[in-house]
Amino acid sequence: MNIVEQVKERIKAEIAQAAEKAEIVSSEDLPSVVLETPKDKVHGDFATNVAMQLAGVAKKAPRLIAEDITAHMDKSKASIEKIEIAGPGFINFFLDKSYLRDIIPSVLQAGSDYGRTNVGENQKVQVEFVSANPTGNLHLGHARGAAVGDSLCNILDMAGYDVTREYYINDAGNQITNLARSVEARYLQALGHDADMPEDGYLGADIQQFGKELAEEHGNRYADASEEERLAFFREYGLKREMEKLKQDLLDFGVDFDVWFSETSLYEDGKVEETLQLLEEKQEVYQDDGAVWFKSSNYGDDKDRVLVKSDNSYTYLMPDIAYHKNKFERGFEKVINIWGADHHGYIPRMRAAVQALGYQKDQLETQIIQMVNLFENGEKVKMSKRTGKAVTLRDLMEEVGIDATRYFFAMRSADTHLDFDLGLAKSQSNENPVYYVQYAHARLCSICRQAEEKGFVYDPEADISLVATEKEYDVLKKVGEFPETVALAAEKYAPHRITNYLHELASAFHSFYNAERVVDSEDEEKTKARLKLVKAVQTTLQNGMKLIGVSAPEKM
RNA sequence: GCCCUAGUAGCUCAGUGGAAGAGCAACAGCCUCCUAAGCUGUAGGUCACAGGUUCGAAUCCUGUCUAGGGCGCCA
Repeated sequence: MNIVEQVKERIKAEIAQAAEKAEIVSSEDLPSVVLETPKDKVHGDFATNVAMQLAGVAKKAPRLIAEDITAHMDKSKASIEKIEIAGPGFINFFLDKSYLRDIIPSVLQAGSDYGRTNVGENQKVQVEFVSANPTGNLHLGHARGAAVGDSLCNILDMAGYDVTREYYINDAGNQITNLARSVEARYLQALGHDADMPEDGYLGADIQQFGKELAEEHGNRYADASEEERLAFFREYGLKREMEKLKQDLLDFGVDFDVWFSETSLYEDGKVEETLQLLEEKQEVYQDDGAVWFKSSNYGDDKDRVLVKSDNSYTYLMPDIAYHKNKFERGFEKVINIWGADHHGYIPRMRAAVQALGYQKDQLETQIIQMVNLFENGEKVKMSKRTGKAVTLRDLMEEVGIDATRYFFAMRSADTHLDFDLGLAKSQSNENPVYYVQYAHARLCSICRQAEEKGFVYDPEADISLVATEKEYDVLKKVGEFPETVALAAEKYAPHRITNYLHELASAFHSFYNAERVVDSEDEEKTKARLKLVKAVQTTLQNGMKLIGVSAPEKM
């Protein structure tokens, strides 16, 4: 437990025993005391609403209850300096803030592990995200999914979960045949033949390029081959090239998957057949109209779903159920899917499938990444992956920058629609909030450089009791909130809580920086003490920025 | 038609039972001083609308309106 939590626990315990002593309620009737941090400093360091909660039980006005409680509290036990009763019955606590100094050594000792907790209890969690079809470039929506998914994984890891990042490769469906035919057409065109693109072909520039390269390398070799040989070749080639590109784009974006899981492998290993058999044994399916249906409506879905079509081929759902079964068989206790908004209607049937297989409903969590609308010059731009008219992840990295892009996507809660104005992102990149946070870090580094130049040597033994101003305490309090912020972000699957936090921490530091000097040749002891504070802030910022995949520059 | 998500400051968005917030834009100040990509202050809100539950609702419930998405033996 960190210092802030310890202090909060002490205050809570004091409140609980004061409520009992004042004979307001018996201990078993006492609701769990909530201690929150008021947004406004005039409401103290911590506040509780316990008096209002007790109003019903005690049949007394909240403010009177608050007075009773505070009269029976032993202030000396919990660093309390002053207590005020305010508003409808809030009890506000003003603390002797010197306890905050203890945060400094705890951060410095933990270093890159500061913020780590064990709320996840080492639970095995699998997060599947991006999983874009390998038929073209990753676009804006995938970029959002990648940024959110990767940040979430980092956060879960720091909160004590055992995380595996996984990408599901849809390499078995019609779209791959379509890809093969598209590559074929581009190849033939590059050779000067008269070849039409398939009706639902992929019109991206990447595939044109493949065609060109193939023509240069192989000439008419595949134009003359049998259709069967030709398609098999283009299928494999297209898939290989698309996957290479995809992996590289994601790696450059800072996203490194642990597992690349092939849909085809499910068929090859007989997993699809096996899963269907299991569902049959469990009597979760039935025959109708020549098709095999899954009784998903038994588990809350609107209607039943086809698994095997009347032409004997599988629907997309079938291998996907097999895939989820496989996930649990690999020992994951919790499976998190991060899907695009266009798949949200799919959630009830997948949840039904997981239950039909005999797993618990809450072992599957699906997070929806809402649509990203692209705006340029104030006008909405229609995007289509099929026609290749889309802003790609690569475009974003080159034009907007990796740090700004990742921060931008991480800072919004994933389940809200997002307007992305490309012109704004590019032209106003200096005003992007990411620079505010990065600038704070660069300033911290600058202070350290200045200190070194002036002959100060970092002293781990420096006396931090000299850290005692209001601004310093504000910064320290923020630093102290980091571990619980990470834990909360993990619990809520909410990476944007981290960017919010980083902005607040940077703000507290900028404010301190403008008010007071760190490096002061006139006061060696104070400088040394403040350098420890600086180091603690730097460590916290770095750890937080790492969570969302943003770099911490030493100079800007 | 049914389902999902959203509607909070001029704009982009946090907050999801407890005292209305941030960034940008606007306005007024702050660099002989560790990076002004910064700081300080001002202004800006019947939290879409109408009911309900509650001591207390932006937050929970019901209904309505608006925007986007989903409802296939496609993936």
